[in-house]
Amino acid sequence: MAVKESSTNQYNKRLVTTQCPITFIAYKMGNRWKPLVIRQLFSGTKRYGELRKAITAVSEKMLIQTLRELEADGIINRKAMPVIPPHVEYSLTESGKDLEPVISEMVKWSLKHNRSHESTTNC
Amino acid sequence: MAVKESSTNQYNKRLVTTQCPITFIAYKMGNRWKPLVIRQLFSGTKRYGELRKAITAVSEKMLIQTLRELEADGIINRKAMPVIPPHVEYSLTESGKDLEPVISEMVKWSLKHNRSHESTTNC
DNA sequence: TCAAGTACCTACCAAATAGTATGTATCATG
DNA sequence: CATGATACATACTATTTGGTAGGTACTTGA
Repeated sequence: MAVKESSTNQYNKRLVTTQCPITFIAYKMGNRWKPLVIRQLFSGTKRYGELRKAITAVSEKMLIQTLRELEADGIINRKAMPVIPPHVEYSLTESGKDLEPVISEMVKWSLKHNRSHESTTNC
Repeated sequence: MAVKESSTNQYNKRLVTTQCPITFIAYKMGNRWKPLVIRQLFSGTKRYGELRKAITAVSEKMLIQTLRELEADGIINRKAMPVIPPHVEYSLTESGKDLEPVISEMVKWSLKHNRSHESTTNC
């Protein structure tokens, strides 16, 4: 929050994400918690609380932040049921589902090049 | 540089990279300049100076840092010829070349989901 | 002796990202 | 009236990442 649009940092970020398709997608799904959330949603719609429980190490602030960014980027849908207590469901959009082949190749590479992942295919 | 190993930040970083294959590879090739460098090397061995000229926006510090990290991760090879003036060649390792299908899928996704990349397939 | 070419390195500062702690809203239930 | 459940929000701090500016080494050639 509170990004300084005029910084060289932001300028370069815009440059690489607009000119390089690899960097473009990398910035959309490649930070700390996004892959974990996406992975969870591949197995279907999940409630906020379910995501929290599934991804034990994430803090509420980071989870919400991650969800907001994924939503803004059109990768996930947020569906709030106006009931008490609140009920919110997250699911992948078409763009999100389209990540499947990308992720599949990423997992393949990791399994091939890192032994510790041989046993744990899930996040 | 000067990472604080005991921080929650580092702990979580280790956690996600060791437990999630997506995050594992994302951290290896998904920061600002790595994709640009990798892309350059897909078209063959390049000298340090050539990379600098090809990736105009990168500073020498960031380019070197990026190259060092890619080398440490076994994605690129560094071959120094002990001549004056110095001559150093960078090329992809087998692991690096194995990134090709991953990157291919990433580019596909980006082209599908972002119009501005339709014209510029290169970085 | 001074500049040029090549591939770096280092100190320092700016900016962004991640984490901690605490607070909010609403209604049902005891 | 206090507590619990659910899904957040906000302020603040810690940590990391990125950028700027300048310097190094070695040899050739003017």
